[in-house]
Amino acid sequence: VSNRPRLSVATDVALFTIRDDRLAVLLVQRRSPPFDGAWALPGGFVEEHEPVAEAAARELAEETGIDTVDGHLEQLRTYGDPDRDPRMRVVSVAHVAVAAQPPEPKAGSDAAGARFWAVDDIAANGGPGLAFDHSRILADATEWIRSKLEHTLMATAFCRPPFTIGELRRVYEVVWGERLDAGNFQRKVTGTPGLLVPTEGRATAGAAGGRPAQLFRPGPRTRLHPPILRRSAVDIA
Amino acid sequence: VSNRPRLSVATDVALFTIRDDRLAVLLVQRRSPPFDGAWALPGGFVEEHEPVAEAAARELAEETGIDTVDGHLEQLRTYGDPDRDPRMRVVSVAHVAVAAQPPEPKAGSDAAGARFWAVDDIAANGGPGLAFDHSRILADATEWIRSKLEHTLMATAFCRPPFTIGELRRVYEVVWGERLDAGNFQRKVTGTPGLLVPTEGRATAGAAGGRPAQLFRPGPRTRLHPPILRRSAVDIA
DNA sequence: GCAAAAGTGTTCTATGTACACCCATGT
DNA sequence: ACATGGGTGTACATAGAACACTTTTGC
Repeated sequence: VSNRPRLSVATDVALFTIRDDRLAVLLVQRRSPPFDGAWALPGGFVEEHEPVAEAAARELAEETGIDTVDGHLEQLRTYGDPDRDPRMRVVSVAHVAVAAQPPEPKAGSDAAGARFWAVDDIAANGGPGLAFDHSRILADATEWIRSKLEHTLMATAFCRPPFTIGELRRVYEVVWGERLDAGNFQRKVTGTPGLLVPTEGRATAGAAGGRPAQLFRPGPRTRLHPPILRRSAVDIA
Repeated sequence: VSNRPRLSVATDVALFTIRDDRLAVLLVQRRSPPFDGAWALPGGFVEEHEPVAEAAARELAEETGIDTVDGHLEQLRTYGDPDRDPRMRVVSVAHVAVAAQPPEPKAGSDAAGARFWAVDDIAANGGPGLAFDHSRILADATEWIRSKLEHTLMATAFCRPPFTIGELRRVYEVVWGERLDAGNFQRKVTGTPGLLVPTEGRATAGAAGGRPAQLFRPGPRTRLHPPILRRSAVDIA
């Protein structure tokens, strides 16, 4: 029980939200080598007696000032390539989190900055290259959240309750980058009982007018049967 | 970079195969505390400079004598509860593997035994209780493999090529525990090109006769569009 | 001939999509 | 009045399930 190899275990978190009608992820700017000045997913080392998910939430709060108490935090997968950190062996358990309307991030003492980046801008020309293998992690996390919307109502995590079905539909449209038929979407999410529970009152109409919508909160069920499939996923067939 | 907490990182492997028309998983019997005499998933500690997946394959071979060179080995998820091992903090990266027709397992020096157990018998009365949190891991692994068959042709990993479509269908029926319509299944897996490539020759008819079937090998594509859904999954709707 | 498995054809039903249409509000 | 988003109704196309039916083998 004594001479077992002992490795560093870390967590990285991809915290998604929607900013200016675009899917965005929270990044921190490093201010020490390696990758000094580069942007990276927030994260850090797991303490000796700390649950892994708790470490993810703690590091997120320390480095960006954003709490995930209300948001979802789920494990994505573990990245264990021996060379992924040039300094030493670090096995990282990556997580995905979602926040509805997070406050402005504040860079912690270790970081030179912290801000949300539109996911599409990160890989694009002029976007920041990410440190370590975080480009890979972010790509996996993005595909994960897109796919998750197909089978669950996790989209509600992007909305502060109470919310309207129109707001929920806009989450899908932003995350997937495609338009959905409003009427059909309405039926799909209201069809299975327990997904959404109606709330007293109605939303006020937008600046452009329109009929005030029914307000909802997330219900006890989250699984979508049948799933709502992306066009892009269907097209592969 | 120096005083980072260092934890033990382990892997556990759920190696599935089909024995006697039942879904079976490979277990080893412990012969030292804790859980002395109990059955557990094969696994062990990740070495300092070793990729995680490699550690899983190595430990599997050391403890059971079964190589996974031909079979699939994929990461499932990571279990990091601080109390999951009573001795010390161990974070375990669980994997799922599939073997077509593995040789008889041979218990390694650390183990009192190694054998395949029908998955249904493990949780049942008279079945062995599993050590650590391996019941949970096995439950997750079982659901994972069942769900994987819906969206991919991973079922081919249970068959030694060349195989017939009937053999492939029997994999689905055993893993899911439900009957599938032979004709519809045939069309589903042959409908998308690239999933299965026909091979020279035909299978010999079984003892009970029957028309000899076309032989196939796994093709370059593995994704099923549209998916083949279980009844049990549909029923939840 | 009979049983059994492979493979094809066909019908029926369910479900998703597209789109028309009314409702309720702001300007 | 008109634009805008909410919500409902409906017709059409399509995909999957159920099942009949032919083919090819062993006994």
